Order: sequence, then structure tokens, then C-alpha cells
Amino acid sequence: MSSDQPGPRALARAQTIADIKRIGREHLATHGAAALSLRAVARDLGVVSSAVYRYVRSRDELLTMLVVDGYNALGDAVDAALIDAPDDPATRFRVTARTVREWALAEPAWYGLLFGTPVPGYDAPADTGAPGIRVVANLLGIVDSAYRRGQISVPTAESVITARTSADFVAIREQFDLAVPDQVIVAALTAWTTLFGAVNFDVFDMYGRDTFADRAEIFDLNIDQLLHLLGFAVPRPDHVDRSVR
Amino acid sequence: MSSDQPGPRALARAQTIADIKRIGREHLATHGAAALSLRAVARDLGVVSSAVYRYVRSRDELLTMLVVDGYNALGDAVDAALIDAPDDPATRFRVTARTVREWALAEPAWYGLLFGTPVPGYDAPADTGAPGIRVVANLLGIVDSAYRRGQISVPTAESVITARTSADFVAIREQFDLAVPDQVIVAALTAWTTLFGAVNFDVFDMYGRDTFADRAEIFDLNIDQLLHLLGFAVPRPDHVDRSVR
DNA sequence: TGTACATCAGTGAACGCGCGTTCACTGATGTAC
DNA sequence: TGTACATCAGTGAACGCGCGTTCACTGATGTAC
Repeated sequence: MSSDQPGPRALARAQTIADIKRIGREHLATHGAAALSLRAVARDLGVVSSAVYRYVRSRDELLTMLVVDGYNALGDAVDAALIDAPDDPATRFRVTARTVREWALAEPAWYGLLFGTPVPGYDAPADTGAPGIRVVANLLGIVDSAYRRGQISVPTAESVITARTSADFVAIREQFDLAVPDQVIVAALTAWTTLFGAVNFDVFDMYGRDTFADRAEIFDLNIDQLLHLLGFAVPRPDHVDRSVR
Repeated sequence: MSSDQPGPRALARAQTIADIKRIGREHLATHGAAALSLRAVARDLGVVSSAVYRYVRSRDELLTMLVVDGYNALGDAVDAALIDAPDDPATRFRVTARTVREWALAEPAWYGLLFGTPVPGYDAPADTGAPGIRVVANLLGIVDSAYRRGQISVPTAESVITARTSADFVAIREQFDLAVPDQVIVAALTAWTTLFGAVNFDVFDMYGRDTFADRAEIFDLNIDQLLHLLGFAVPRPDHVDRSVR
């Protein structure tokens, strides 16, 4: 252990672990999370089933790796999309939403592992936490920056919010370093909920087969509603660029 | 076959089928849809595994039965709740939403079968359709009746809606016998999406463990946002009865 | 620079489990005469 | 009303499959002297 450089064994090991995770992801896509099996992964890796245990303690550990990687892949996709996005919060919100949708459509099973029905008999451990909040942190950051710049109109209080829930909002404000008032947190919460609800419907194919010809547009219409709800200035129709998907 | 009354054999048969479905539902709850197994059902029924095939053609057929029953159980729950609800559309909307949430929390696995990740290797056949749209039909009906009575303020057009999607909306208007304009359909669509997104987050436990002390209140706050989005008159805070859950 | 040794990737057999589905059968039960 | 027969629920064995995980092992490879 005196050397800082990883030796050839460590490199081979890292490569094999990467292969196992890649094959695991492929199996997720074809057979679903519940059917993820170390024996099948071993088969595809061209190795006897017990050999996989050199790299992965158990089936559940592999699932956990895939969960963490999934949150990070989604978070990376959003971050990458936001680098090229203009500074306008409404646009950044839309870009974030579209990126989540596109990532989910490209990786439906991986998305399902993160945001679908929990895998029976598997409990994601606590250390999935940090990567798991990257997207919501992004969304809240965008809304908060818009608020700080005075770009959103704060709605007059519409709802009773109890002290208990208000305290939860204080904690959220601290955790994400926000300045927004409760009403805006509520709107952001609804926006977040709708975003993943809409992606679920789309990815899991829960609209009727022929109900909507252009689901990307339906998704965008939902986003329009959320921007309105958040108090962003209503985008002029001719400014909404639907071609950038 | 000359008698109209079901004979004792038919009665016993119906009872056994009901038992199989009940046991199937219990297994859904404890082991998840992917793990639903006819052998396990037979075991709980106190019968040899092959006997179940007298009643059910295959595992997939049992799943389909449970899907159809699930949509109907949820639809029945909503219908029952609406019978006792006042005539006010905003209240009926809230009652519908709360009933969906409560049913889902009471039957999380059954709910997951309907609205969670699709069961891998199982495709719900087309004839699940009719019961599957009961809830959305209810929601649209409520919004439509509010519109017809002039109880919602129609927002000025905010979004570009292409001809293709507009045609889809025409079909929806016909299917559900609606009078509402496109903008209201979009808002209702967002409301429907948010409803199931919020229930998903709640049932599948996807908020952080300690993020919200009172999830019923969080849900209600989401509903408040949706009522606002739909153009319902903002309910005065003291009129929102949070105790009726 | 060369060699001995420790490390560790991968093997193959085994344990005990569960699954969906088919098939020839037994025997109770309902029904037609 | 009584009996013969057809119906059909349930049996038990079998087929062929896949799973997670353990364990003693072989043999290649990296490393320390």
C-alpha cells in the first residue's frame, strides 16, 4: 500500500466492477429490478456464478450500487444540460424538467428503480441520500434564485400551514440555503411532484395508447402550468421553443 | 343450463375464485407483484398447486383479474366518498383526491400494481381499459360541471397548443362529454398528474424519512395549488377543513 | 535481476429453495332419466 | 323417489427451469526480498 497509483490488479478489479454494474443495468432494462440476479450477471460476464461474489457482497449490494449510480447519472445529466442553458430561471426550470424526462425515457428501468415501486424485499440504505436529492436541490435552487432576483410574483397566502409543517419548511430552507417564503416552497413542492408524476405517466406508458399523439408537448404543457403556478412571468407563446427537446 | 339460478357448484366455484383473488391481493401486499406466484396462492388456499388451474388459466390471468378489481375498488371508493360529499365542485375535487390517497395508503401494493412500475414480463390486456379511467372520468366531470356553472375562471391562453394536440383534446372532450376549453383540459391534466405523483411519493415513501411530519397536510397543500391552478375560487383558509381526512 | 511467496480471481460442486405448467388419476357431487 | 352417469374439483408426480450463497480448490499474477 506504499504506492499511490493503483496497481494492475486494482485496475482490473475496477474494470470488472464497472462491467458488473453495466450488465446489471442491462438486466434491469430487460427483466426489471425484482428479477435482477447475480447468476444472470455472472453468465453475461462469462464467469461462474460464485465468482461475482469477489466483487459484490450480495444481490442487494449490487442494487444499492445501481441506485446510487442512477441518482448520479440523472444528476449529471441535469447538471450537464444546465451548463449550456441561459441564466433565465424559467428556462433553466424547463431544461431541468425536460432533461429528467429524456433521461427517464432513455433509461426507463433505471428510472423505475429510483422512482417506481420499491423493489420488494430490498430497502435502500440511508447512504443513498446525498445523490438522491441532486435534482430537487437543482429545482429549489432555480426557484430560489428567481425569487432573490424578484423574477417571480409571490402569491398571496392561500393555504393554512400549520406550525408543524412550517417548521419542516424552515428545515428545508436551511438545508438548501433558500430565501423563499412558505407559499413558494409549497408551489415548488407541487412542481416537483408534478414533474415526477408526469415522467412516471410517460415512462410507464399510463396514458391510453392513443390518447396523446405528442407526449413531449403534453409534458411541456404541464411545465407551462408549473411555471405559472410558481409565479414566473407567463412566457409569450412565440417565445416557447418547443423544438429544443 | 335450463336454470337461471347458479347451482351449488357454481356458487362454490365463485367462492373459490374470490378466495384466490383475496389471497393474491395479500401476496401482492407482502411480496410485491413481481413475486406473485400461483404455487404460493395454492399453498395458502390449502390446495395442491395444480388445482388452482381449475380456476385461473395462468399467473398472468390472475394478475389481470387483480388489476381490473383494483381499478374498480378504487373507483368504488371514490364513488362512495362522493355520495356523501356536498355539491360544491372544489370540495368534490378535494374529496376525490383524498380518497385516492387514502385508498392507496390502505392498499399500497394493490395501488402499486395499478400505478407503479409495470410488472416485468406482464402486459395488461386492453380490456383493463374501462375500469381504468373511472377516477380520471370523475375528476374531469367535476371540473366540467364547475365550468358549466361558471364557478371557475378560465385562464387566458398561456401556451401554444399544436393542432395535433388540440385534436387529441377534441377526442377527450367527446369521450368524457366535456364543455371545457383547451386551457382547462391542460390544467385538469396537470391536476391529474400531480394527484398521482403526490400519492406515489407518499405511498412509496420517497420523501426523506423526516422531511415532513404531516404528510396529509402536505398532500392537502398540493391540492390547494391544483384548485388554484384550475381557477377555482381560492378557499378562505378557515374554510379548509383539514380534520376531515 | 531472479526467485520465492503471498495474494486473489475464478472454478465447480453442492445445499436447499421456489417457480409455472402438464397430465393421468380418483372420488365426490350434481343431474337426467 | 331411486339410480346410473357425467361432470368436475382436487391429487400427486413429474418436467425443466432459475435463484442466492458457501466452500474447498487451482493456478495465474504481482511483489518483496
